[in-house]
Amino acid sequence: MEKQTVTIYDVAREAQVSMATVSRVVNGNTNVKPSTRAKVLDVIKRLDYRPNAVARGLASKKTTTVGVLLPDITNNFFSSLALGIDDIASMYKYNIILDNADNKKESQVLSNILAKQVDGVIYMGHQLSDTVREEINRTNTPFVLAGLNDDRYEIPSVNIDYTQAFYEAVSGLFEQGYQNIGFLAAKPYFHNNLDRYQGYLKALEEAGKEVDESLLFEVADSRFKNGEDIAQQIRESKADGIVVVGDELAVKVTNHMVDNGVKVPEEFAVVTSNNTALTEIVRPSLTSIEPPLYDIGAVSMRILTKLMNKEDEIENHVTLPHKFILRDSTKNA
Amino acid sequence: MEKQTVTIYDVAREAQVSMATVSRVVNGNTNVKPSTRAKVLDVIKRLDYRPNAVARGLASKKTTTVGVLLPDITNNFFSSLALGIDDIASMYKYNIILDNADNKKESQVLSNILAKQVDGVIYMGHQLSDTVREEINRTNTPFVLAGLNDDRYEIPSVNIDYTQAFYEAVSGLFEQGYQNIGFLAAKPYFHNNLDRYQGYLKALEEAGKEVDESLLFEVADSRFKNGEDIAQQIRESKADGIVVVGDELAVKVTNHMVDNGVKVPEEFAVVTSNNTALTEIVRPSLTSIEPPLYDIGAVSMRILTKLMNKEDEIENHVTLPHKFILRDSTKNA
DNA sequence: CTGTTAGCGCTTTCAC
DNA sequence: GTGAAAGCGCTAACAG
Repeated sequence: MEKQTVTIYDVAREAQVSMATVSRVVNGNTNVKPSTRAKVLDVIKRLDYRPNAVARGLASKKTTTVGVLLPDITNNFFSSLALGIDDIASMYKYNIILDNADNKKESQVLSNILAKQVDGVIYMGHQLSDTVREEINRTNTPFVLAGLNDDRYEIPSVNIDYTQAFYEAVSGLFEQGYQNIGFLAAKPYFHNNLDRYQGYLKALEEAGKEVDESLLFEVADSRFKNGEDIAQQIRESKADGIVVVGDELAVKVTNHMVDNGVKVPEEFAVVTSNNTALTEIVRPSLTSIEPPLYDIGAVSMRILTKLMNKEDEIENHVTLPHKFILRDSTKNA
Repeated sequence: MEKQTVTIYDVAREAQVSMATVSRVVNGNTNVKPSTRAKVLDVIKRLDYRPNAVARGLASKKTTTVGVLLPDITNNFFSSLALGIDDIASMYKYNIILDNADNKKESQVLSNILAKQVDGVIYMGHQLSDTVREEINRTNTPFVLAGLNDDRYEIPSVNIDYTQAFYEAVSGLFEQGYQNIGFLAAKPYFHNNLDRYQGYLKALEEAGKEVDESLLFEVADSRFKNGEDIAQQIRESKADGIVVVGDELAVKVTNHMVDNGVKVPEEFAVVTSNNTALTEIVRPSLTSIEPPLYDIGAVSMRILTKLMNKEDEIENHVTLPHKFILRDSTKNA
């Protein structure tokens, strides 16, 4: 028995109509007499006919498939975005080709996904490299960046105002009486994706403070496992509070403090940035910026659908509102 | 400018060979004179030719794409499996069509993914419904279940020995002196996916205890959010320890106990089942069964590649070894 | 409202 | 070692 035995031709023959008519019925074209439509539908069901999406894609030059690239599917930040993307995608009948691009050559992955003739792609990551930007500009396939800014303002993207959010976070800590607020992030947030860091700087400036290099903590990778050593550095620094890019990292720092007898929030404050479920799991629970993760994904996908349909008046750069959730890792006075 | 302007035909003309030769070069066929190969390769690079995977799929009846179905991408258990799947898939040059099947009609999703002509699919979930089993049996597309057992032993699957793992977990608690061990799980684990529960029963039997209905706690859904109310029920029951299917649930219970003054592990023990990162985040950290999540995904994908290649001697039902990680939520005496 | 006819871009015999 | 030609299963004009 062969895979995909029954084709549109079989249905046509069986229903005594042309392939074109079957195609019309399958595609919901209205110009079909109800009675013949019924006849065709009946045969389709009887033969268990399932249109071959590959053939359809070749003929129509549309695959109803979008590529989704992310660096780490096990990171809740990205998987939350992905959930929003997936929901909207399936609402619009698109499938998702998922690529966990971590450790692989991104341009290779991109090229591969474009070869699959996806109708569009959503890109997530900690930064936008030049090679990726070039690929994006070279192709006609629409792209949307989810949770990542294009500082040149060329590629459509959906984000919150990270600068403002971090400004608020740091200012808030100063108001609560903390004096030496550190900034902890993975490398890209110090070198390629600066909006969060700029919010930190802005708050310092407003508080009349100088940037203190010893309060800047950089890790290679935001994964949970890399947090332990940096946590110790932080504890041994003069910081009495920290804002962190990435909840896993923030959790690691918090646990390290508590495990070593540092009182949070009395002696040390932690503010994190993504409000994933982790923030409510740790004790003390973590005060956090709340970006609408699911919505960022959902809106990105929505914009992509518009781009793919070549609609006019597409809002290319969306900034979604964020909130700030006070929990037990700050004094909140 | 059109999407995908340059075709195999353009390359053929430019290199003054036939399409067939270009095809051979692209596909690494050895029967090509080195000099013409070089010439073709050169043109390919110059024209930036990228083979159209859709056309290729139609002609060859292979898409080098596999479907991956899971109920919740933000659940670390599933995303860990997915990571293993993705790694092996890309190692074998397969792409993944990801479908978060939660809340959608599964057979619909399945049908849709089969229409895309995937070469195989990996199915994850809390249970295997009859409709899904029927679809699987009806198609010729190979399936592998990852982290899910087929109790009829028909569909290939990769798992650990859940019965044994839970037996060990519960026995261990009895040995440590706990008396009334509860079992907490989402509904399917009481009705459709019984191997874990059977391990619990076996330990009870061996300890000469009767099943006590008041120690069986069932929730509709294993997501974190559903844990609070059940946690309270558990605290008010006579249980002095519990084994939990799902780390998010276990965390919720643990936090509830601690937040309400119950001492863990002195007065109450918790053992969880997936050893995701959460287990190390909570305080106290959680003793857990350790299924090799990444490997379950990886092995599933590996088996699927064999199935897709119609290899012989495929091990259809793999049981991977598990470990048991002692942490601070049990006495470990 | 329905049928005919070209392709979509590639793989794959089959010859030479 | 290379080319010609026939599809893969479907969509999309174009007729009628």
